[in-house]
Amino acid sequence: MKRKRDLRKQEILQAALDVFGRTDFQRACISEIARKAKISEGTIYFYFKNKEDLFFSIPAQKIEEFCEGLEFHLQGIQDAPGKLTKMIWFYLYFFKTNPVYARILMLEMSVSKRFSKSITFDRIPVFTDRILEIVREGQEKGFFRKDLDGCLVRDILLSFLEYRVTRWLLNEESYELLENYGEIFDFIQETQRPCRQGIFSFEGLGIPSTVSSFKPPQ
Amino acid sequence: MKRKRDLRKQEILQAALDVFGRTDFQRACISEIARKAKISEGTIYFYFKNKEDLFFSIPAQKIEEFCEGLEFHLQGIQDAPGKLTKMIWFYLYFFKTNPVYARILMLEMSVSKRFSKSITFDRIPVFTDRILEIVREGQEKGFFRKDLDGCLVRDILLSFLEYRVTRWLLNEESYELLENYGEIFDFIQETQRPCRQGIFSFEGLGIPSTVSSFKPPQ
Amino acid sequence: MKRKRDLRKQEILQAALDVFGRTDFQRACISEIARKAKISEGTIYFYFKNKEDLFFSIPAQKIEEFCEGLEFHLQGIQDAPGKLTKMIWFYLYFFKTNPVYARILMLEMSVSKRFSKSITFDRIPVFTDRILEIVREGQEKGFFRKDLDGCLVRDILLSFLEYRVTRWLLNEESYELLENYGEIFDFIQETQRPCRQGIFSFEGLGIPSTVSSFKPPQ
Amino acid sequence: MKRKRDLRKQEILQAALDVFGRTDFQRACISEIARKAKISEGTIYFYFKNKEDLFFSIPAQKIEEFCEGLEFHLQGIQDAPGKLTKMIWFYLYFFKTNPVYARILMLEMSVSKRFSKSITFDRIPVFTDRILEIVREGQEKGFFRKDLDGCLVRDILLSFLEYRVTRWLLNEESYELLENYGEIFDFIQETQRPCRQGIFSFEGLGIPSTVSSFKPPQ
DNA sequence: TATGAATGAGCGTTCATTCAT
DNA sequence: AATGAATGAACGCTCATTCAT
Repeated sequence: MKRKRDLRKQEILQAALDVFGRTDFQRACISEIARKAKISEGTIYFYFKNKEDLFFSIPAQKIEEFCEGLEFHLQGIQDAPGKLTKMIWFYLYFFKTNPVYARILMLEMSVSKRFSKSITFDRIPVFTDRILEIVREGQEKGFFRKDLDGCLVRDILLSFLEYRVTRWLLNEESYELLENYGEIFDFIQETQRPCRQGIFSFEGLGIPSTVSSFKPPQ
Repeated sequence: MKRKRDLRKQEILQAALDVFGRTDFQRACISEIARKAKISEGTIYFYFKNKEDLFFSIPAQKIEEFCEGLEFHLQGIQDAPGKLTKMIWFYLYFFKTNPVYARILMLEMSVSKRFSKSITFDRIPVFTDRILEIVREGQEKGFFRKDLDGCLVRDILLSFLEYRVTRWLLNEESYELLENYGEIFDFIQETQRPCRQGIFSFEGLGIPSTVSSFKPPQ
Repeated sequence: MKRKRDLRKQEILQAALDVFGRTDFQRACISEIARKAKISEGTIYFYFKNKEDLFFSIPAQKIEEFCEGLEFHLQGIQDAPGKLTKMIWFYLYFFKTNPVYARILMLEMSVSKRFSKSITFDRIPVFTDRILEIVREGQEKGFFRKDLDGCLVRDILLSFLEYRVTRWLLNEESYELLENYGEIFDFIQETQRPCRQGIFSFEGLGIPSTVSSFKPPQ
Repeated sequence: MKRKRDLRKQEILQAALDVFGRTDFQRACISEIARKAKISEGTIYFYFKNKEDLFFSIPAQKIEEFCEGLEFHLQGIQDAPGKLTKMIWFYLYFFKTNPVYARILMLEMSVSKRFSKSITFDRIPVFTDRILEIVREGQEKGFFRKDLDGCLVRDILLSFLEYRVTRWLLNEESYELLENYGEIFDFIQETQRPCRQGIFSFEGLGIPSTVSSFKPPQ
């Protein structure tokens, strides 16, 4: 009967995703999740330790989905640049098609000390390593600049991807997340001429680019 | 007596910074801020519309501080690479020396839809533009790669800086934020040989690199 | 306005006595106390830290009442036996006329580790010392046996008084608490003949005498 | 298979003693008792009507233990003073060596109206009668004062014993319960000279002597 | 301007008990 | 005999905000 237990757990997690997705952690309430899952409130506490435990358990299922989807899309691609492009595309595509989860992950979990210490966080597999692997492969095969440290490249890519998804969410998903995703790894390629000046920019979209964007006093 | 009013407002904001800095927005409470500021709770509502208004008013004073500090440090530096290095250094240095504000800005405001729509957010001067200006100057003078779009470069720099500060905060400020800050703009420079492979990396510090770090299923 | 504050506190305590008196601590609920006191629930928390604090604050007012009443009744009595008799009478009389408070004190507080560590408990003045004083006075003047330790006598008296009140409460206050109160200090008097065999006993009342009353196995 | 049923019942009662002994009735929970007894929660309800029934069933086994132990220790003692001393010693010794049970009996059951009406309570054998028997025997043989009513003496002894155990428990069992137990029946003996003034007293131990200890206002 | 008492809605969590299997 | 998933009522406590003074 392990099966049944897992099934019930999934039902609760699905209801939780719905409810947590609509508002923030604090405002979401257990009673609504229970109602959505068609069970009593007490039952939730049979499957999860508390509200936070339930919240932090949401990513687990989504991570699997992400990884399966990623490997599916990488099939058959041979060259490193192709793989990296695909990864970037899939990353953005995944969050575009899972905006509710994106909101939870990017605007709540990614910023939570408690999540960064939770079991779920530790169990998050290293998507990172996959990127690093491909970056190094690309460097060895002569596709990418060899003078940039692989880990630095990986971190730049990840931070920029997170940044783009976060901006998109804060702007009510009002524009196309997948626009211009190709330019993202221009910087790891050998210098090309002529440059693609002006192609990639948020400015044309009227989006304030970052929290850190201060205007100096005149 | 406009003077006195502003003074009192600053006192409240200082108390608010203390209190909001210690825990998150929800948990912080007005009564404690009032106690810290040595006024009654009711008085706070004379100076600020509500709790959120008070919260979102905190950055304003800090932004001025940041900008003044930045301009001060940029004095006398002529070349674009020098300026950019200084900016990166100062950005990290500022948050290192203002960790409480860093927490509020990076882990709460930067992720809040309501803040991104608030008056305070709009009044944030474009630090961004300063970076873009220097990047373009560097490209024109031949210091930086010309084939990368200036806005892209700016956004990569900003996202990576935010990323580093955020990681540092989530890891309880347990390591040196200013370590290896120079490598950050390697990527905008022309390819160099020999490469500085391995110098910059979070890995050596045992820091989980990002929320998005998934391990692919084997 | 200190006056008003104290007044309000007393109102809440009165309502609390009513409600806590009816059932036990766990079952009593704040909402009912608030209703009784005609205030909102939140207000209770303005005057008391929490439910337990409110509960443990009840004795304070009653203790004053007790002490004032005691001193009032002791007025004009000169001899130690007369004083002691009066004290015993007043003790029983007080709880007879304050059965609700008696229940709270004897069946809940007197058995609570947390109460025995609470501030209220520490502030309970030493009624004990008054007894000891009178016992010693009676010994010196030759009214009471000199060979019994004063503290022992005091503790025997106190434990027996508590015992009688407790029994009375557990038996639904179904008999007269003040019956035979005089015999209680027979034991401190010099041996008298003829003895008053059989006068004082719970047995005639059909009251199980104590928790510790075991029947030996036949 | 009546045998097996009783065995299982005993296992549950043992687990219940462990759990109820650690905290109070309200806080103790069935699930923990089930875990301790290595059975499921539902099974407990096969053996006991409900939580309270289980709780009130605990003394039965302990009472037998007590009575057997008492009779064992009384063997061979001829004189009434010797028997009474032994009883007092054993009473204190028993609770000293069964502190968990002591807590349940003295701080919870002895104060519960529902227990004083429960079947278990009625089945408690009259330890009382044994004391009364010995007291009267001592009086007839001329060992004890004849002018004190036997029932009064019995009740004084019982209340004082309960009192000492209760104080000891409330003080976290931090001192020696068996200290000075001999003085307890000084009062039933004929007046002796010289007196043993000061030998028995709680004061030297720094123990607050009773809940009822009020200090009179000066 | 400033106070601070009062509000009152809102929600997470517990756990004894049941009952289908 | 035994299980253990499911129930669901019940309640203490918080705290931003208001408003009479």
